[in-house]
Amino acid sequence: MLTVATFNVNSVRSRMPILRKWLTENPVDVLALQELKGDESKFPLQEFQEMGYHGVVHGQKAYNGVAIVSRDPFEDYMIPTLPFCAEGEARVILAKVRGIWFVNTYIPQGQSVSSEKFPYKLAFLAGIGKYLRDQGLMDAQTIWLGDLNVALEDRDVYNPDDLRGKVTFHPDEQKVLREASGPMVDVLRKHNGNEGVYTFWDYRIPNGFKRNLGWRIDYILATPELAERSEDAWVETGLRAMEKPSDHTALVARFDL
DNA sequence: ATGGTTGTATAACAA
Repeated sequence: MLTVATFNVNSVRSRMPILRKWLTENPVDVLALQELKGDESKFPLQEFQEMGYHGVVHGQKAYNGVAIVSRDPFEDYMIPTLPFCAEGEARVILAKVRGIWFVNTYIPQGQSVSSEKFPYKLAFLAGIGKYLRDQGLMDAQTIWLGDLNVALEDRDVYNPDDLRGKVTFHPDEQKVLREASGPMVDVLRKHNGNEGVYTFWDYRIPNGFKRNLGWRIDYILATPELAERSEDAWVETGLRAMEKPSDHTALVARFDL
């Protein structure tokens, strides 16, 4: 059994009460975290160690920041230098656990379609796809997971007709993510095709979570052979209902490995 | 309604 999760925490330090409760009651084997909002020195590694986790961190002061924590020791890890990633932005970390490479990404949000950050986002997604191919990771046991900041289909947003063509729900982003992920399988959608299944609810929409006005923009993507071994996948909706929640919640997948 | 809230860091940004 291998349980894998991804969670955009929107500050790891302010999310530790939720992480402690969740991981104590429902431990996962490998957890990818995004938006740490702090450099390595601010990452609560000791608290994770006390819960039985190893950790690798790529931090940044105030913004971005990604980490992977694992109950099994890491066989390897990597913080790659990527030509398509702006200098100083901590958005990608890889770690190898039980023979599987986990590629944890925090894809740029893009701000708006007219912003210069939008083509940066498209190039970033395409760049990750090229990187996975160039490194041979598409032909290996690989899980690409994280906050991809793209909703792919109408069922992935609360109001597709209003949101279509806007950032995170634009056909150009959907196309480039589909091309970048290529043969990989969206493990949540393998097990749950329902509408109204989201991983992000904007703080700024009044009662957005209670009204389930959300987006499904966090993913666990697995190479086909691995995806065949996935038994279930689900959204940990309860974490979004707790005190001081992140605007995202965790996505989890269980593999028969 | 181009609003709203949250986090970092302590004034604006980013999301």
